[in-house]
Order: sequence, then structure tokens, then C-alpha cells
Amino acid sequence: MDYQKLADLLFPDLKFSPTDYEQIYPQRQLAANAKVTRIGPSPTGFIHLGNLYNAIIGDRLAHQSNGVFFLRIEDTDSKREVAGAVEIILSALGFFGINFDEGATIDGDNGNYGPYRQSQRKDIYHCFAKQLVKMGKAYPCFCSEEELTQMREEQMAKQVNFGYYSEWARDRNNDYQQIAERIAKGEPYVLRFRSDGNIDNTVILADAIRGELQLQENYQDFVLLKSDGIPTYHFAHVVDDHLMRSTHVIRSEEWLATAPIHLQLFDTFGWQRPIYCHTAQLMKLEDGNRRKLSKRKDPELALKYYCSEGYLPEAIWEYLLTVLNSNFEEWRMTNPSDPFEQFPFTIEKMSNSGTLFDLDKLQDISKEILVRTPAAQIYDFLKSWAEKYNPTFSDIFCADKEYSLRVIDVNRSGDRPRKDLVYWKQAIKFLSFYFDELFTIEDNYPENIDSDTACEILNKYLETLDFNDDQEQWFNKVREITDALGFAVQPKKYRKNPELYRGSIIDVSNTIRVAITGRLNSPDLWEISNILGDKRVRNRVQAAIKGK
RNA sequence: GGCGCGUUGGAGAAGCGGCUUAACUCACCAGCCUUUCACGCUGGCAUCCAGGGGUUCGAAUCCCCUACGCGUCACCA
Repeated sequence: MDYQKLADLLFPDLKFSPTDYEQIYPQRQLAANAKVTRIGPSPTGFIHLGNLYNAIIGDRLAHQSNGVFFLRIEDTDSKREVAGAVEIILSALGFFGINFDEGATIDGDNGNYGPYRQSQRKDIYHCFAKQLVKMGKAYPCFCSEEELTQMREEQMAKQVNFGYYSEWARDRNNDYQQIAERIAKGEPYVLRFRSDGNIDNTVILADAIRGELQLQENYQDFVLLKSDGIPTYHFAHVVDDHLMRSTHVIRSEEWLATAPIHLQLFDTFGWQRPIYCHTAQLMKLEDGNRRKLSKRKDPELALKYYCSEGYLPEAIWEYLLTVLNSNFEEWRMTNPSDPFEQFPFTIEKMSNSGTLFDLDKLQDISKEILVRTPAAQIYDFLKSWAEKYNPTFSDIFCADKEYSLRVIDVNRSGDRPRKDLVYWKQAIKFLSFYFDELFTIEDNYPENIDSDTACEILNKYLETLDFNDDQEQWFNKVREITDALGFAVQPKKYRKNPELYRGSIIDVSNTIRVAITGRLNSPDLWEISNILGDKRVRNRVQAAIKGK
């Protein structure tokens, strides 16, 4: 078989040769330890936590080493492509502070190693496919989908390994004449790799996260180019990461099984293999079993979930960093105010077993971040979040900025600040009682306080209420009311002899609390009252008395 | 079914043959503080590292087998 002739038949007019491309995309001039990383999402319109997870690794590795981090759009499957998906990718990752040094942008490309959309790299793939044909390492296959399914069924029946290989590779040894005729007739075909791998051989993959792995050598004649001439992931990955000069390929562990294909391709071309980093998957516990986070069942997989719930991007980053490098938490404790970018991220510290996604932990981290965020900044964040997700709240919240700033800062100063705010959706619920438009009575009075007793307490309270008092004076008055009405000023005494009292000061102050905040639980009442102001407090207490 | 990866408390994990009586964080529980809730503090939470065999004076750490979980076996990525 004259492979050159076949190559020319399959790819008659190509502008550039492999050598040309090597020159167009030269080795990068970077320091020896600089890492070149990338993410390659496919534009399905769904961008998820796993994408961010790998993006963070790529970002840290590249940017900590003065390397390059780029975005490549892997749009080789037109069936799954969604209009506007690139914008979705860019804006979602942008929201989380992922920045690319080069790659696809909304209106084109940025960088010298493009195009960064695989759909625009057809000529490049064809050039290298042609090279493989010339080497006798690739051939056209005319099998139809029906024929392949039939083959699979036969393999199942015979209990042999599935796939297109050795004696099952029907079109592997077609002669030139046959091929030329079928092509002339316009028969569709795919281009397959002619593998000389052996099922009994193993290949070594030196994975940066997992160490040395022994994998089965690839023996399948896998597809390089689909019948529309577009490459499969395998071929595109190898060509792109070679020409784009990636040093580290960070991808999820589901790629481990097909890694031998990639190794084989790199070796066939005589190219240097990149360093593979196969990351663990994010899992979820269900019925006692771990399973991969799923797009359909788990809303928390989608990045937009965190946007709409109103998590701070920083919180997601820090959570993911604790998952990725467990020493991050220790670092955070010793460097409480440093930006997380200063944390020395390492591949060596990464775990290789599937990680359960832990919302509790995320919320704890979020709380800690918010407690050290100044009120003015919280105001800005909350404002812009609410404008998009809750315009009603936004209008109310922004009507009086000074007021809202004071609201945010209630009991947040000092050695033991409250950590009430977790994420914006939760925050607006928590803060709602400060605003008359949103104020409602959510809780009942304490159990042993009936509405008559409540009125008694509240009337007395109104009589003595004086906003010139300080906290001490104010609470002394509450104590007086408590005593006068036959409640125990000291809760302990009530607990000891409940029959001697109508209740304790807890019941009295909680009655007032419900009237003013609508809730049984709240931050410090006097502090809240001072923010609400004389008029608002009196109105609420009076309303409570009337409403009984 | 083949091939591969993984398995330390409820969760994330540290651990790399003797410093481990298995760190730290979250969750949970109890107590303290306290006018509620939070915050904070104190203590509890794996007699044991999936199970079973080895190697060794000594194993969570090395080797083998078994179990379980996960991934993958497309003209999807």
C-alpha cells in the first residue's frame, strides 16, 4: 500500500505541513519551571463545579509559576452545542475570578496559539491526520453505525472484548483501489488510528497527582476524525496540547481509562507527553453510597446555583482550596487576612479519592469571610446581587444607605463578632425585620405568655421606654417590669421554683423581642432598637398590643 | 463482562515503618458564658485506619488476596 498516495487522496489540498505548524506555534519562551495549563470546556451551556475545580488548579499552577493559563473551547460535538454557551462559560468563570492569559474571548481570540475553538482548527487536525496516514498509522473506515452495533452484539454473544481491533477491524486492510472507489461514490467514512498495541501490555503513566499508574495499552483502532472531518476529543487533545505547548493537562479522572490512547498518539508523533494530572471527582452521598454529582439531580453542581444563592466567589474559592489542598486551612489560620492567592498551592498535596461536596463546610467558610468583610463592601455586594435576584429587596435596602450600613454592622465589632450572614439569599431573610416593608411577626410569644400577659408587658414597656437611656439603664427598666409583673428577674430562680413566678425575665424580654423583631431570636434588642429608632419601635409595640 | 482507579470517625483530611494514646477543620453532643439566638470557651465524638493473610523486633504506613465503591469500554466530551 502506498500510504503517501492514500494520504493525498484523503487530504488533497492542505496549505501547511506539520513542520509549518511547528514553526507557527513555537516553543514558549518561559522560565524552566513555568507551567502552561488550560481548561477545555465544551459549550453545552452547562458550566459546573467540576469545571471551576479544574480551573482553579490550572489557574494556581500557571500563575504561581509565571506560566500561562488559557481557555480552549472544545466544540467538536455540534449536536451538544448551545448558542451563547461561550458567553456563559466566560461570564460564569469570570464571576468566580478565573482569568485567562490567552484563549477564546466573546468576540474572538486572544493569544498566539489560536484559534482557541476546536471547530476552527480543522486544517490543523487534517494536516496531522494526513501525517498519520502517510506513516501508515491511520486509515479510512466505512462501517456504518448499524454495522458497528451489529458487531458489538456479536462480540457480546461471543464474550470477547468490545470494540474495533485486530480481526474485528474490518476496513483495516482495504486496498487503495477499494478505498478510492468508495470515496468516489461519496460513501461516508471516519478516519481510524491503526493501533499496534497489545491487549496484554501495560503502559506506565506518571500522573502528577496519583503517581505511577499501570494501564492497559491501547489496542483499539479508535476514531481520529469523525465522518464530518471533525476530530474526536482524543485526537484534538493531543494535537492541541502539543501545538499550544501545554505542560500540564489537568482533567477529571474519568479520562484515566482513555489516557493510553493519548499516550499512544503522543508517542506515534514523537512528541513530548504533557504531565497529566487526573483529579478526583466531586461526589455526593445518596442512600449510603457515593456517586458523581449529577447535572440533572443536583442543582448545587451548576455554578449558577452559587450565583443565585448569593455566595461570595471568594467563599467558593476557599472551600475548593480546602478540598484541593488540605493544608490550606492551616495556612488560613496562620494568615487570616492574606488574600488566598498567596497560598502556595501544590499538586503533591492533592488527594486522589473522590470528595464529598460539603455544603456545611462551605457555609462555615462563607461566614468567616463575611465577618471580616467591611460593611460598606457587604452593602455593595448585597446591592448588586439583589438588583439581579431580588429587585424588591434591592429597592428597600438601598433607599437609605446609612441605615442599611448600620443594620449590617449590628454586633459585628469587638472580639466576639456575630456571624449572622452566610450568603445573600439567607442574609436578606435575616435582615428583613429591619425594614417596615418586610417586617412580619414570624414567631409566637413564649409559650407561657398569653396575649393578655403580652399586652401587660408591652404596655409597661412603652411607659418606661426612653431612648435617652443607655443599655444599662434600659435593661434595668426591663428588670423592674419583670419584677413588678411577678416574673423572676433571675432565670435560675425561676428554674428552681417555677411555682413562685409567672415566668422569668426571658419570657418578658422575648415578648418584647417578638413585638419589635417578629422573632424569638435576634441580635441584641437595645442595639436593634436604636437602629430602628424611637418611632418605629413604638409603632411596632403599639401594633402588637392592638393586634393582641 | 474486560480494564483501571479508589477505600483513615458523620464530612474534608493529616499521616510516607518506631515521635500516634491516629493532628487539624466542619458537623454533631454535653457543659460554661448569657435576657433569646448567635459569638466565644471547655470537654466528648475512630481502642483504631474496608476485611483477611503475610514481611518485620515493630505496619494505617510495605506485599498478596477478598469485599465494596467509583470510572470507563461512542463517529460525547
